[in-house]
Amino acid sequence: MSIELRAIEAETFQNVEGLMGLPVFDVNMCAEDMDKMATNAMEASNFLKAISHEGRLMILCHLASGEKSVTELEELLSARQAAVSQQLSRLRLEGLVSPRRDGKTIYYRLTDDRPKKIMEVVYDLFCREK
Amino acid sequence: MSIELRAIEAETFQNVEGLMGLPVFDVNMCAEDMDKMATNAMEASNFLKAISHEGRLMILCHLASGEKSVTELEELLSARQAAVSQQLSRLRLEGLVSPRRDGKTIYYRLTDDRPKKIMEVVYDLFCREK
DNA sequence: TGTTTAATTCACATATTCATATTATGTATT
DNA sequence: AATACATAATATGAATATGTGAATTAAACA
Repeated sequence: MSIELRAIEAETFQNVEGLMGLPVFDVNMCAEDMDKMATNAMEASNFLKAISHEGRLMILCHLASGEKSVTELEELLSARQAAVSQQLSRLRLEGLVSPRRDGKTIYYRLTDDRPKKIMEVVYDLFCREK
Repeated sequence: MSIELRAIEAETFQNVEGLMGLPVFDVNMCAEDMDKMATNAMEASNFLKAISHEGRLMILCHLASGEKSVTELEELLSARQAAVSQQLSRLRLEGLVSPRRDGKTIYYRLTDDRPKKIMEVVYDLFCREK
């Protein structure tokens, strides 16, 4: 997309009705919605910080296709065990992943679909349209 | 949502067809898609780092409703001018916002709708369902 | 030209994040 | 119990990020 086209689009975007009922951030966003955003900005930015690490992003990405053990993740990421463990620890504290012990090994899975929702958009932005 | 319900949901999610044609991160995600993700993981994580700062997130949020001058943002965020300027600088380098000078004042706007796409989801996750 | 306003940049201090190494804990096997 | 193995927790230092105040650039105007 050319610079000019993007500029025109930015100047002229209208109140497109949000798909799936999502709010649309545009000229018609009300002060009330802005307040909600400000109130939750810290929580949201903590969440985004948690997933903005390349290693953690890839962990979430792999977990999206199902449970993985720490060792499996270690191989998938070509990373040291300690590093993977620490990254999982951060994700665990943030509530994004949940552990399940089965014998010696511990399996991790996504706690809910929040990471997936973000990653679908990230995938769309960075892996699809280029 | 209860812990139990989330656990069940995570265990049982199936190949839901992606809305809007977005890829779905699930058990059927292929190795090819995973490669794309790995290739672009650094770029994606840089983007996420850029928007994961509370101040920068709020700047993008305010710009979503239209152009704002640095001074206006300074007031909206209750932050010092130097701080806002540096946050804008980071967003500018990342290509997320674009400046336009009009006399003494400089107005910023979103370069494209990438930040909006992410923020719609973030809004949905942190401001709506609670 | 000198002054004022707006914005950026710089230098510094502080805080956060990260990788590595080390130690600890839990589980299975003998 | 003793051992081996997998994972977790902690401590340290290096690298990065952030806010602050001072200096700098840029435009408008008397």
